[in-house]
Amino acid sequence: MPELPEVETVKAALLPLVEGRTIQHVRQMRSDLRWPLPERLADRLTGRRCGTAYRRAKYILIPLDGHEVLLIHLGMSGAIRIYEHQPEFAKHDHISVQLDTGQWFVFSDPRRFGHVDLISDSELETHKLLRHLGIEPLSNMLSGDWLADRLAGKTAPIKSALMDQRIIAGLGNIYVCEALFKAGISPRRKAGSIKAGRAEKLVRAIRDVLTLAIASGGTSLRDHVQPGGEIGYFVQQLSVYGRAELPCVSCRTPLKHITQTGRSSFYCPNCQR
DNA sequence: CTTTCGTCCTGACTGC
DNA sequence: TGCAGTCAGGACGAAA
Repeated sequence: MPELPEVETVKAALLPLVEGRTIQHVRQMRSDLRWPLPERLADRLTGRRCGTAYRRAKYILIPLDGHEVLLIHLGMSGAIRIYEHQPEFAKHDHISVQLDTGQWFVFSDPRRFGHVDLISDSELETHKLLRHLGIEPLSNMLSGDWLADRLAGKTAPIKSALMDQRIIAGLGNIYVCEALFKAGISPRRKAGSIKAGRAEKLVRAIRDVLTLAIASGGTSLRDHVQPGGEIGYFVQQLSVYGRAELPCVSCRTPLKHITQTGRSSFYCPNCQR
């Protein structure tokens, strides 16, 4: 589920829930997710007042009083659900948080590739999960020239370069495939061969795909703020992802599926060069 | 330095 | 119906 648009959607749902609220109760069901959870996490969260939640790359960050920040990464299978009252415990629920409104949010993650951490403000720049992150794709920093510059000399395929969170932070497998399709660029092309013109087109495609995905996530969010409902999922008209052998939406050529650096890539061999 | 590969987990699905 | 094998939207850290 969680690439940038999905994380953004989850953050958007969490923000009004937690902003200005005090954490009243925390249930922690295990001591580790991907990595060991912070010592005494539940104790340390209880009684803390939440600030304005925000997103960085695929991380959700909730500032707390006392100069600390709650960091949440959903991994591959993580989800956050919101409840009006204390929910029944469900399998794979790992951390449940009750606010002073009586509402709850629950972090659930079957594969446990996700992570939750409590860090100090001063660690925002230096934390091992945050310090190497590249730029936000929806920020003004991303431009065709900037991207072409960062890709210059790279022999890795453009698909892999766009998956690299140290360059652009927040893209994942689906949206990289979709953006490359929209830009007419083959995932197999060497990253270093993307010069100004193509880079400009690619940047526009990345922005368009993400913006559209966030918008549709936002639209469907309404149905999912109901108690017990799940928030944050992707509703996206996918052009290529998961569509191997199906005809290209543009030229009807059968789409191809290949593996690059261990991940699936889908593309149109005719439209993408 | 860059790039690939193994790894952490569970669950859904496919094919025999 | 059961069971083995494969694959999954992530990303670190070791190795080449």
